[in-house]
Amino acid sequence: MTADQLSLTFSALADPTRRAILARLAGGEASVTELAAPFTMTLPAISKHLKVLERAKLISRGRDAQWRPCRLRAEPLQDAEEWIERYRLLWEERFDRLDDYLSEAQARGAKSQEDHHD
Amino acid sequence: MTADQLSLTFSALADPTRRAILARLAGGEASVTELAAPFTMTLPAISKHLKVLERAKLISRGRDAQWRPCRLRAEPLQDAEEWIERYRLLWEERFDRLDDYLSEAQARGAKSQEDHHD
DNA sequence: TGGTTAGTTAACCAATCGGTGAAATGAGTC
DNA sequence: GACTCATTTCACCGATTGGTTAACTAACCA
Repeated sequence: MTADQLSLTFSALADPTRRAILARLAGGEASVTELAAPFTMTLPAISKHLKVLERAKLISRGRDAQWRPCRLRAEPLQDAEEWIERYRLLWEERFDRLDDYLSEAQARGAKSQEDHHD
Repeated sequence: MTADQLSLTFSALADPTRRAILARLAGGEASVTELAAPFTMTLPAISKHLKVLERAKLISRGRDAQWRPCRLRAEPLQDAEEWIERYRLLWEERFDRLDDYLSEAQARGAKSQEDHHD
């Protein structure tokens, strides 16, 4: 079942190693061994992570002699960000409306109870 | 290996069923059977998805007689969004600086070559 | 040509994931 | 108490994931 793009993006981002790789790449292109350096795991493991990132279109890879430089691709990041923002804002809007309702209700309540003094 | 919060969030978001559930919840609270209605899968499957969302703190659940109403929690969404935005912006900045460099370089080039006419 | 450096592929393993059906729990209703 | 509705737990399944070691490919260097 070839997953949809958004699922590919989020599941690629779900691994801390892959997020660290992307964080590194935000600072500029890097080779596979450069990317692998900070980690204790073996090179094939990193190679697999890079394949996941590539399949998610979060990186693209060039060829420079025996090196395969990786670079970040921001487009899927933007799509993921927009998905999150959309539903987060929808939800926060609800609270704003609720706040409005509550302050109104409180105003009404205060008015109707202003002789109770309890 | 209790995964970090960001990994929990992204892997919860990596499933289209769970994203649809969150999308539904952005419109307001709902019970488990209400959430399950649009899907062909069985109720235990939905129950598992909800547990994943709950563990990721993307939803919280109340109790109303035999119903367990779910509501969206926006905080982890915000954290995830901020992570993405941060690295996306870092990367896009790089292109802006590259653009600056290229236009400067072109300006210099045009100046030094202004007698070539090719 | 042979050696070194960079990276990938293949085969394997344990753990997790996303689903199932069947049984158990929990809370109102007759 | 018995019946029903909402939801969870259990035991299982096949597929995927994240890692390993060992072997392979590809490009440069002497």
